Amino acid sequence: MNATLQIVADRAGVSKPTASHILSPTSRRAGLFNPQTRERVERVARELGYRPNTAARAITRKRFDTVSLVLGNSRAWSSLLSEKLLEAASQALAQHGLRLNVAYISDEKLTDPGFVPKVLSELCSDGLLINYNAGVPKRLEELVARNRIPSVWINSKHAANCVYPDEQAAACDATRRLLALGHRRIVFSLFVGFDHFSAVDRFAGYKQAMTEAGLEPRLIHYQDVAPRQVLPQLVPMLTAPDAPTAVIGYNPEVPRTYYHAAQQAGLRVPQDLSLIAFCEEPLHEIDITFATVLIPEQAMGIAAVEGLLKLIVDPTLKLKPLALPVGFVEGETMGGVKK
Amino acid sequence: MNATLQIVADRAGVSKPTASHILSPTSRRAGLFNPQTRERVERVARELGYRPNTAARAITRKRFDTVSLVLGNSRAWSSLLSEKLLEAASQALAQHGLRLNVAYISDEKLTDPGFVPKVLSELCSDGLLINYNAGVPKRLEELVARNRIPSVWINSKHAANCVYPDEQAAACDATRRLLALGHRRIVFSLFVGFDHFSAVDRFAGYKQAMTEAGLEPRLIHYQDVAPRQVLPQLVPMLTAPDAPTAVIGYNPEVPRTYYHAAQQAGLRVPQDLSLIAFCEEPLHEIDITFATVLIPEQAMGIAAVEGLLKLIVDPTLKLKPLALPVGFVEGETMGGVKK
DNA sequence: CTGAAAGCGCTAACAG
DNA sequence: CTGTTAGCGCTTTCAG
Repeated sequence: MNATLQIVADRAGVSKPTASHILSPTSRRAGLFNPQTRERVERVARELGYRPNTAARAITRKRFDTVSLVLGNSRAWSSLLSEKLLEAASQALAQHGLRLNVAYISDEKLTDPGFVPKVLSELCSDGLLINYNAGVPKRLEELVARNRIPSVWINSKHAANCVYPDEQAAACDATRRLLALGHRRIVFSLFVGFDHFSAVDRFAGYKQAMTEAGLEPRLIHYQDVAPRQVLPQLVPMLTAPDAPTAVIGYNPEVPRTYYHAAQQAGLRVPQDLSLIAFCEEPLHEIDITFATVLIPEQAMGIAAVEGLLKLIVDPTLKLKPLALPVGFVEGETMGGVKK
Repeated sequence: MNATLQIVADRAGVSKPTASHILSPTSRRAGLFNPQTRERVERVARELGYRPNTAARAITRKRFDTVSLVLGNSRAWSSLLSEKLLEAASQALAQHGLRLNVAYISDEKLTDPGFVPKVLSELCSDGLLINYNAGVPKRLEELVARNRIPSVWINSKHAANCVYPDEQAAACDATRRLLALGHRRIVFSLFVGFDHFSAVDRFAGYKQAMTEAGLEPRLIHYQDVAPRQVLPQLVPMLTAPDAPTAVIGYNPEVPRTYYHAAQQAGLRVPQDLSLIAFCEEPLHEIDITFATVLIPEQAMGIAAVEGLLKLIVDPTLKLKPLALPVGFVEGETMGGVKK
């Protein structure tokens, strides 16, 4: 059996509350008390290997000191949990003495109107970080709203209490960089659907910059086709008279595929073709590092936690949607356009 | 304020214990009680949006229904947390009504002999899944042993209570497959150190199969050199008279690099060079899928949870180290050797 | 089959 | 500065 506060208090010859106050760093009375008493209690606690019971603490303090990270289990999107985000969120919470627990919700079950995921049907955390990247089920939104638990949506857009990268500004900025280098035939390309807001926003940012420059936006879109199937179609396209001189790829596999296609077409990167990627870290192949728009997974985790902590203090708050600034690295795939 | 069991009981005209038994699926008396009482209680609970307080439950049941996944924060290795493993562990636990919380431990702090990570200094979970892949700090082992909390080590070898892929058997099997195809000049290659047991074991398995076949093992080892730097050295090597006809790569970047090198050397894969990768899913480049030894991250998560659940029931158990069988997919990089 | 009583380990409020 | 008292919400004996 584990030493309880009672035992520590008895052995140290003080009362339970005294021991509690001395051993709880969060207590308002921390720093008070006679140094001798203090030291005695601490010594006894150490000797007995006293470990505070977080459940007992939770019940009296009326908070769990825990936040749940809510995730979907759908194969297609679950991989969108970045470990950087997980770690950043976990550590940001730890700094405030909170723990992080992860709760996967089965997408199939969620369609059943009678089903309520455990993380919502039980009282077990003070707030939710919801990482449903694409296709947030309407039902989940309802459930969360009804539950009234402080929640921050990560990487998806809502009326309030959400955090996401400023995809549009990022894409606009990337496009402008290409324009500044003299590019005119700049293309935006993706091989998946426009399911996620990031696809919509990246394209919008690109369009905005193009329009500002008086140029026609151009989209090369293959819906859910494997890069390998796309490849042979890209090669002739890249050697056509009106071939793009620069490509902004929605996700890592797009610029990778264009890079391969360029090689097959006998084009040099970046001399003949510039490429820009979106990725959480500088994207690279064995022999080249891509110009990359850096999705701030870490910053997103931290910002989400900061917002959530505010909401936990005051659940009536409505946090303004937070669009995070996005980084950029030049890499080796940005070149000036030839006359 | 949230509805408590008391309130539900009052409103349903029953006592607290009755309501408790009816609403706790884990209660021994579940399934008993007058159907009318039962239904009334359940209806009231639903109407009031009753949610059991897991902390209160934890305190009386003397278990937290929570398991902590312990991770290191060192940049080099933290990425070794596979999301598959996380999800598998989380869902396996959920099936038994347990939650998963993640606890990152700062490597730097861990060297301080006075420091005890919170997950160990507080009572907050029933068991630990420890995912320190490489260089498990001795101090962590001590702390865990002293703490006496049920723990399973994931992806590292210990005297007991650990789960890891059977790397040696996997590498041996992969080598035999190449031998069966007629290969003789088979090489094992890695670009990092032998820090992790998987490097040692994969090499050992390879050596075993080679020795069995009466062949000399051959290691191509670049310690902590970027693939890009290795590339130019590989090209002449692959065209030398005694060039390998097959390469087993320690981790994904190795076969990728050899594939590039082969292309630069004008060799065809798999006709001139066969490649085998180790990866948690079939490894592929844009234009090719590699023969891959599949690290069973998911199975490992599930097995770890199964073991841990046993330890939670009986903490005195010493589970035999569990080496998990490893899968294999042929891909497009396995070819017979030419005469 | 149901309820009364006790208590899990801790903290907050108040009194000394 | 320290101790007394009272409970948090739930489950578990144990009587009825």
